[in-house]
Amino acid sequence: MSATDLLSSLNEPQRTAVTLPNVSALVLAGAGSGKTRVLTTRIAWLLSTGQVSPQGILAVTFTNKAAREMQTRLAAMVPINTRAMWIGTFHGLCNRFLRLHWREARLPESFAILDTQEQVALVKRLLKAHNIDEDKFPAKQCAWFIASAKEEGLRPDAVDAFDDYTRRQVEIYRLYDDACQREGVVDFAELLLRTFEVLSRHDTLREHYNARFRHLLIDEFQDTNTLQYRWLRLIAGRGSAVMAVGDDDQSIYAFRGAKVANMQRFEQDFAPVRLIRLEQNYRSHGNILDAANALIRNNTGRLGKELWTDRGHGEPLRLFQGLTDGDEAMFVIESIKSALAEGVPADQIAILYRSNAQSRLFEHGLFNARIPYRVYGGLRFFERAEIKHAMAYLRLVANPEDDNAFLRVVNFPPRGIGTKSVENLQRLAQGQGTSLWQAACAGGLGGRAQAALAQFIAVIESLRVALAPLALPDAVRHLIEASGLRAHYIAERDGQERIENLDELVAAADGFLRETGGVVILDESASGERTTADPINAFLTHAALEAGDTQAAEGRAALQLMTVHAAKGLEFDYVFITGLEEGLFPHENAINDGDSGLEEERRLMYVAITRARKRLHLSFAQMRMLHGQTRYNVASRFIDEIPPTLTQWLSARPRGLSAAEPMPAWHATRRDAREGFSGQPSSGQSRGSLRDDIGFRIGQQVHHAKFGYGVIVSADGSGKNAQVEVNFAEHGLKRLALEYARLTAL
DNA sequence: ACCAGAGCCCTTTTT
DNA sequence: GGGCTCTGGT
Repeated sequence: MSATDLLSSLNEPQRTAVTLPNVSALVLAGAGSGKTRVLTTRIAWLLSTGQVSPQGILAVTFTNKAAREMQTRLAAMVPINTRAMWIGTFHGLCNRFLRLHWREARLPESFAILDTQEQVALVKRLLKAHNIDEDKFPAKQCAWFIASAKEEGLRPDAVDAFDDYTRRQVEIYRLYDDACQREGVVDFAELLLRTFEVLSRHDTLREHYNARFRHLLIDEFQDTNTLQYRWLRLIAGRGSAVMAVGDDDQSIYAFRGAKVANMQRFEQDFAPVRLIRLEQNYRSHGNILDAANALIRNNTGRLGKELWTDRGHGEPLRLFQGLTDGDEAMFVIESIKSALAEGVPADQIAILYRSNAQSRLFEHGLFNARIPYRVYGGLRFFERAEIKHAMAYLRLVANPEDDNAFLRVVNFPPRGIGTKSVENLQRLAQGQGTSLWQAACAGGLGGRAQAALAQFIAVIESLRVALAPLALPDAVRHLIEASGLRAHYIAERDGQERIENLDELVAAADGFLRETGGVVILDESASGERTTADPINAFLTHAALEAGDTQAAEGRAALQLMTVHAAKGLEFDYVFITGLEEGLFPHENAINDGDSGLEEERRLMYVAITRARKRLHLSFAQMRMLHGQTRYNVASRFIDEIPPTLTQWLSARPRGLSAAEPMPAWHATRRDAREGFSGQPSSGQSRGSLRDDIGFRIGQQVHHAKFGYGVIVSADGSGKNAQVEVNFAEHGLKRLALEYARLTAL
């Protein structure tokens, strides 16, 4: 594609961004405004106009998916091998750096990467070994503490510890770091921190990369954490141009350390910075964008941005209030049925929710309606136990010092090395300051246990010999047999699925081999000289860094179910945002976090709304079973924040919502109202009869001449004896006889 | 070594 | 309510 062709289909601000001279820029890219297009076209433009060579570009994303997409699109625009380019995730690129500079990083050449599970397992082991009370210091929390510290760029000595508890956690952090160093393993945050440290300590290395990367491009900049930002500052040279692309309104990862403030800091630290706004949206109808704009205006401290489209208003947003979560699910599924009947493709419909637990009801309903669906979230391929076992064998072959891998398979499949033997071995290794493998080889246990250990050692040794000449997929296939994994799962009653997964692992190895052509390029010089990685190591890295999809894609088009977080970056014709209730969305924990928590929830809602192209449904239920308890909820404030002119109620419009009249008092104090409902209702057993008898239901909003507005929370008796309990906003809980109370249903 | 039942957690998540 | 992990019994 010629340089002018590249620009032909861009709008004005997009073109400005793409053709910017050698200066740093902050691109505020609204949802659906074509930011990936700008990023890739920018790179293609720089290359095809000869402003930079492929070696001079560094492009960073957060997910492998985004990195892959960028590479694919770029490859379609310019005739170069994008595989050798430094395009990847923060972690992927740091891994690359450390594989190239393992000596400077003081790592073994074939260091292994710990995923989160393994990190927790390692902490747990250390807690046990040092007799630290696991009730007081849960491994998970310690691992989180360590990861957070690293993401702030802090080693144990640099962490401020003003109390005993924190000091103890820092101690654990230190033990953890030592163990990782001893075993030659690196966790996710360590990839970044270690790279950062190597770059800051080795001036020549830093200057080399500073001079090399003329153009740095960062995607989803609002999601960068402190360490990532500092890393960026370090790797960008004085003469380098940094293009940061992001959307402060779509920052939804503060909970894992993302700092939106990096966007403001960027303007100072990389000054002079060109600021470019991409506000034209190519995705959604006008009403949907207007709703999103109106909602997000309630947030403070925004950089400011207003989405617009030239595609017309489209239809109003559809609102639905259900009595129960079941009713809400029924509404969603009925709407989906008619959409499917109209010919909307199933994979163009998405059900979004705030938390994973909400998927159950929808799954149930979809299953009964025989609508194929796909749920995102849950265990991913490389996180499955059987896959981890197989990979642990592979890791031990590559690096026997890897205690994590050793412990995972030393007695799996069982070979008579019980908990006691392992404990003894661990004590021995700790005493001698060696790895478990070394301790086992030294033969310190003696007796029956040592004989079993010797057998295990022999398995690994013979694997090392056997795998050496084999191509990767054959190596994996051989290992599954020779380790006894397959035999073990064949003997197990429910082992069939696990065997299928192990076969799938062979397929994954095969796919990996074909994708890379057997050569994993770590770096390529301008003259075409390549540094490559060992295939087995590369596959292990691939497994750790690209854990694979949550689920293998189903063959046919399926309805999409996911959390709002998981939906970020995706788009669908029809979107259902469900569970829009105070306490659920916005989540009560976020509400308790104060304004910043609430504003992040609002951005989450903003992300959810902007996923929809054509039709958007917002729904909630008055009554919902959550954590085994019935809760009474009121509509989310986010529904109020959408102008009524953009919406249409498909159910009865709840009192006080989206109405021209002033909001009734009970609605204004919804939080108190909800708290008042936390008592158990006497049950739902009379719900059916109640409804049939008089048209009142549990959860029904009612008006009483004297007590004002309230909600029915329980009922008993029937006919003349029917009594209801009503929680009134201003007068609290009252028990009323239906015959006399003259309640008005709203 | 293995299973069943108790106990525990429960917002969002990529690498 | 449900799914996972740990424990204690056989």
